[in-house]
Amino acid sequence: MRREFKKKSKVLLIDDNYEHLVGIRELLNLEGTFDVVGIATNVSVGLNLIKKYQPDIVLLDMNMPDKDGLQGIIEISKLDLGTKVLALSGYDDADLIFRAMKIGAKGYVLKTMASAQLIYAIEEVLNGKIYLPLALSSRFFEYFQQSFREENAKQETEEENLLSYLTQREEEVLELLTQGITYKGVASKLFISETTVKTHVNNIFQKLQVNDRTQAVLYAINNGFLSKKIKLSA
Amino acid sequence: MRREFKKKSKVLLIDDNYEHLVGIRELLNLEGTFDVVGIATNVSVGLNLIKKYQPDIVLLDMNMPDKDGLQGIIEISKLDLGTKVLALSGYDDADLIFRAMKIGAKGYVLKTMASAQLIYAIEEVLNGKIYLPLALSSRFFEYFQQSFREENAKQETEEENLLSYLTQREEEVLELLTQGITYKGVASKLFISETTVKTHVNNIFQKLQVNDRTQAVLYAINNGFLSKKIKLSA
DNA sequence: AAAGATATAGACCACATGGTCTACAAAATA
DNA sequence: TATTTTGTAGACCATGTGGTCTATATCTTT
Repeated sequence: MRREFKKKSKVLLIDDNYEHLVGIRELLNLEGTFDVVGIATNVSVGLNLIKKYQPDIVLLDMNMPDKDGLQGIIEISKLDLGTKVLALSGYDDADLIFRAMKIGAKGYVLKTMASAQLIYAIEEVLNGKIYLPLALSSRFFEYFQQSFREENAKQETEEENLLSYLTQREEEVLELLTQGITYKGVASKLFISETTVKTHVNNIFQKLQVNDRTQAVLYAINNGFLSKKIKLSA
Repeated sequence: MRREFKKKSKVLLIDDNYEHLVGIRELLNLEGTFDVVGIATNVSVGLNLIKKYQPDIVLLDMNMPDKDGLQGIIEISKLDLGTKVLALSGYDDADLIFRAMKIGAKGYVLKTMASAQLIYAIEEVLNGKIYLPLALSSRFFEYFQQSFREENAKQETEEENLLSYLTQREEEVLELLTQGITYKGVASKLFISETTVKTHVNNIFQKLQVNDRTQAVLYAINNGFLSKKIKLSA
């Protein structure tokens, strides 16, 4: 794509392994389309270099001693310079990949991967895309689905325990309670008397085995009472 | 991998477009390693066929009129037969991809993709992997990161608005309130008089601009009062 | 030293909330 | 048809909750 006419992209490297650091710099220099504007063996120094040189992309090692890589991503994004972060790691740890992507890494590449793949990843990220190699995205999704499975399993068991005993009307009342509405308010919203509301509320307490509205609301929230509706959209 | 000695994998197709349905069946039959045990043009019929033939994998169209694809995935997994679901769709809608993967689809393939890619996706899923083409995983991650960015932005602004005005002691009191503890209980936990608790609570109400404990608790929960601690781990 | 913020706490009052008991009509179920 | 469940509602009472005002001791900040 006529890259010869384009300005070289500024790259910054952060890795506590100096050998590796120099190796990548050589690789990128040989490639010719990148300008390695700085290298650092820890996050603190790296942050200063980023402020100074404003690179387009930072290759950030995830497995470093003191300030770890995740914290690094957060601090880089806090600088608010639009710097893209490509995470580098020696391990395909699902949790680490998940958390890195969650806090905004534009990609995640293993150090063991072929250099061509690294170059490709950098280019994709520079073009505004998010790049996660198939092997890693696969890991990511296993972890991702696992976390939801657990969440659902938990909710389903507890849901069947207590919330499912509520009648429709009681659910309506509880829903209004979870909005912080007073008995009088509930009564007028449902066109019933305040006494009736109290009766329902008392029955709800019995069924949920709680003593007051606050506990009932907390129970409802913690056991997916509301999330039924929001669940799929978020 | 010596597939000629292996039993053919049982595949079931669900798509409201009959032409497409037959097309895929032909494709898979030609391939020779698959056994298309059934086809259906809607989810209800599909579910019955799944119960009867117990396929290894179901190719499920996401864009169907009545019961939509997402609901289909949920119901298939409820059968608890270990059936894998590969989602098919005409559009690379980020929200749909996200939701499908969230509820447990093992993959998502566009109808416009080359048939070789479909075959590959099926094989990967049959081998227990999750397969999302690069183009779609890219879409997924944009959406994924976007949702967290919004969540963080929302929390940070509102947090600074009201919750940050609370003093330390007030935060302690509020935290106990979010556990559904009564004033008397809070008093004894903090070794102060009930009156003092009331004073704190009243100040909290003022600062959070709410009228009662339930609303205060709801405000606290919705504005990341508790999530500060759990944030990065989940 | 003075001013402000914070944590403490009492008094008084109005009203909301929760507990218990009874009662009745409609609907669902046995 | 008889029984149970559900939704409705009244009465009565105890206690929890919230509003307002005042007051004091610390601790910070100016």
